[in-house]
Amino acid sequence: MHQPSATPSAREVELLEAAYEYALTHGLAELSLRPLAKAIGSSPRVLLYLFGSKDGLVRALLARARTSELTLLAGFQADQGLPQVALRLWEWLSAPEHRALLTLWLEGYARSLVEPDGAWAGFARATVEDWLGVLTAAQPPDVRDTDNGRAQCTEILALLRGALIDLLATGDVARTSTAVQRRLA
Amino acid sequence: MHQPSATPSAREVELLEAAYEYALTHGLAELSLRPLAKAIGSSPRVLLYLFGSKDGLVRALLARARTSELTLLAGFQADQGLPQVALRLWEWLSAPEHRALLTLWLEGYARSLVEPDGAWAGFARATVEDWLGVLTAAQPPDVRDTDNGRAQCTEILALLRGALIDLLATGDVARTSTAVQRRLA
DNA sequence: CCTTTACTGAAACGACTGTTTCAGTAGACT
DNA sequence: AGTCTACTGAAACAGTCGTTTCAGTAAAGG
Repeated sequence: MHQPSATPSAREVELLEAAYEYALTHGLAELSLRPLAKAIGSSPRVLLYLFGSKDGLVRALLARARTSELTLLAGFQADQGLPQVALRLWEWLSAPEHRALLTLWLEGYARSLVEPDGAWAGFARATVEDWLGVLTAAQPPDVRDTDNGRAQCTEILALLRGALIDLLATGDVARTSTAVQRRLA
Repeated sequence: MHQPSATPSAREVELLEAAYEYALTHGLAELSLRPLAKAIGSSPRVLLYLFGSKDGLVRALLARARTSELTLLAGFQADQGLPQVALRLWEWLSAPEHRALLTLWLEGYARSLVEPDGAWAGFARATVEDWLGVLTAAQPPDVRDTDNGRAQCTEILALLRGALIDLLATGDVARTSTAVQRRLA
C-alpha cells in the first residue's frame, strides 16, 4: 500500500505535472489510466502507487488546477478599482493560450455539480469563492461586506464567466470582449 | 439493423422520454445502457434497436433537451423590452424545479467543448445562438443587428448564464438574484 | 393462412476499466 | 555487506462497456 503523502515526492510532482498537461488536451471526462500512463511514459501501476487510486489522481489534478488558478488570481490583487481588475481578468480569460485550461476548468465545474461526492466534491463552489474573493478585495472598504457590495461582485463575476463560456463555445473574441468592456467602462 | 427514422415510432418517443427523465437525475457523463435500460423498464437490445447506437441515443437526448429549451424560449418572445425579458428569463432559470435540467444543460455544454466531434457536436454553440436570438428579438428594431446591439445582448446573456452557474454551484438564490436584478433594473 | 413489420429476451463477444498480486531493481543509510 | 525505502514491470482479476448473434413473440395486412 501507499498513502499519497502530504509532502509529495519528486517523482510524484513530476508525473502529476505530465498528467496535468495531458488532461489539458484530452479532458478529464474520458481520462483513463492506461492511455494516460503510456502518454506520459509511466504505467498504471506507478500512478496507483503514487496517488493511491484513480480518484486520488483526479483529486490531485483538480487541486493542481485550482492551485494554478489561485496563484494566477493572487497576481490580480487589488491595487486598482474593481472595473480595472475585472478588465485585466478578462484579458487573461480571453487570451487564446488559456483556452484549454479554461475548458478543463468548465469541465471540472460541470462535473462537480453532477457528481457532488467523490473526487469532484466542492470544486465548483470553491472556485466561485476564490473569484469572488479577488473581486471583493478590489472593492473600496466601505462597500465591501455589504449586501450591495456582494451583489456587485456577483454581477461582475457572472459577467466574466458568462462571457467566458460564450467565448469557449463560439470563439468570438470580438463580440464577447466588447460586451465585457461595454459594461465595465 | 435499424436506422432511427425521421418519424420516430410511438415506442421510441416513449422510451426517449423515460431516458430523458433518467438523464435529468443521473447526468449524461456516466450514462450507460444497462443501468438506464433497467431503470426505464427496457433492455440494451431495444435501445440499440431503436436508436442505432449509444451515440444515437445521446444525440436524441441532446436534441430532446434542446427542443424543450427552444419551446421554453418561444414563450419569452418579445412583447416587452430587453430588461423585462431578461428578468423573466432569470425567474425561470432560478426556479428550484429547473435545477436538474440546467445542470444537465451545463454538462452537455462542457462536454461539447471537450469533445467537439461525435454526439455532442455543436451543442454549446447552438444554445448560445438560441438564447442570443431571443434576446435580440426583445430589442427595439433600430438597435438590432448593430454591433452595439449584439454587444448588449451578449452582455445580458453572459450575466444570466454567469449568474446561473454561480447559482448551480452555491444554491445562493438571494445573492445571485440581487446581482441580476441590480443590473437589469 | 401467410407474410411482413415492430419489437423483445438471453447470451455471448471483444475491448476496456480500475485494481491487485507478485516480483523485482536501484540507491541511500547504517 | 546488509537493510530499508522508493519505485517499477508484467500479468492477471473481476467487472463494465457498447455491440452483435440468434432466437422469438405479437400484431397488422393481404
